[in-house]
Amino acid sequence: MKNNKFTDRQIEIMEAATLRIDQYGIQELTIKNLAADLGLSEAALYRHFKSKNDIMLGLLSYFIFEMKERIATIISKEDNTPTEQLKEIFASQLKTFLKKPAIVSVIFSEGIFQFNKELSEKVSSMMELMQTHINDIVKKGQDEGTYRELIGSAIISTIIMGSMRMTVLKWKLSGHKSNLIKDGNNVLNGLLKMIEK
Amino acid sequence: MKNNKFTDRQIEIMEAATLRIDQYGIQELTIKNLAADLGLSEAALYRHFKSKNDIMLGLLSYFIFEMKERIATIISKEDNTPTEQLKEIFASQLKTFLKKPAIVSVIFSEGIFQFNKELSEKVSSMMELMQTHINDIVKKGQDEGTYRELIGSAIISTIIMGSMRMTVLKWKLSGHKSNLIKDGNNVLNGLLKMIEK
DNA sequence: TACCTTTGTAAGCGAACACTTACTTACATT
DNA sequence: AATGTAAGTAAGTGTTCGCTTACAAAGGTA
Repeated sequence: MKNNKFTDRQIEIMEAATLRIDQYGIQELTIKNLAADLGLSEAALYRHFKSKNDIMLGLLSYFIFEMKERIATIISKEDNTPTEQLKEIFASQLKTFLKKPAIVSVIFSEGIFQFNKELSEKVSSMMELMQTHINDIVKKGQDEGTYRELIGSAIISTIIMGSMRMTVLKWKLSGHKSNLIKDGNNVLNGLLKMIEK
Repeated sequence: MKNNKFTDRQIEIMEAATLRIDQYGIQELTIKNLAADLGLSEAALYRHFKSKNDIMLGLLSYFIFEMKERIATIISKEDNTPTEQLKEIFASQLKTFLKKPAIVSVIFSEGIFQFNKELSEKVSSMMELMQTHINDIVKKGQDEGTYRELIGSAIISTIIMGSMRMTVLKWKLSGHKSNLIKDGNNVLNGLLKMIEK
């Protein structure tokens, strides 16, 4: 299961970064802090990553790699209904967020990364990938006659993505106090009721 | 129309800050840059605001003040249908974003502000205010029998807010190239088709 | 033993940051 | 004319940032 693009030490560093972002926010992710968390010198980090930016890129790559695998597995089960697939995708996403809340901080930081091409493109492409999958599933549901066709699948996907994102944002703003899984299910079920015939 | 909580010079400074955020992103808003934009010394800015944070708080206050006025006007037209009210609220919001895109940068930066209590609470409370209004309108629509009742108004408001937010985010990520008003209308109309009986 | 690679460190680099101090100028009030 | 205040400036302050340099220790390989 290990993504062997990274050494053990690199993964240690990325996980410490993840933890720090989660606990103190992205602005507290400095080389000094990170080194202290790991009990290493600052210079030691530069043995494993060539820049701070590389650490964050690594983080994102790592998560995107995992996400692609998870989604691909779900999509490949072709005998599942669109509704089942949507439910599985979101359950899987939410569970991941719950396990690694730091990822949410990173994903919700497009605003910070807008000046950093590599990072912002990585976040954007991840969002696009997700939306493409959802769009395909919705379209399939419409073609099969399960979902209503009075609204285009692109708009429906935007609505689905936005709703789930808002649910995650609320969870984040609540300091992870709200029940992400329950709220996410409620919203998705609401959406499904709306689009099912 | 002037919000007399602020002096002329303060408004000049806040507008220069808005312009800078809009053009180069929030990370390029430094006292040095801002002073240069205005043709002033850095120290001069501190004659008008006690800190950089205060400048951003001012920005937000100014926008929230305007927003509350706009929304209140729309809400007060009680003979309008819920659908008309929702359409008006969003048209008004999107038009404001279009005119002052910097506000979007600020609102989408909760991630950066999570460590800054004053700023993050201001953004959060603005979101909550918006959602409360939408919830009231949806509930009214349900009570009147215009909207379906198979989903609670709270969940519907989350879906509406999230969908519009996603539309704005896409506009931002496109570099303000996409048609915000058109896309926003499409999404809202889609949502309305879904919830109307 | 001699050498190389890996992985670490202490010390410090230049740049950027928000902010301050001591002083000046313009102008309205008395 | 004397005085007080608002609004400006040049030249810093201390701190933090990401990152580099020069060197050391450990372990494998010839």
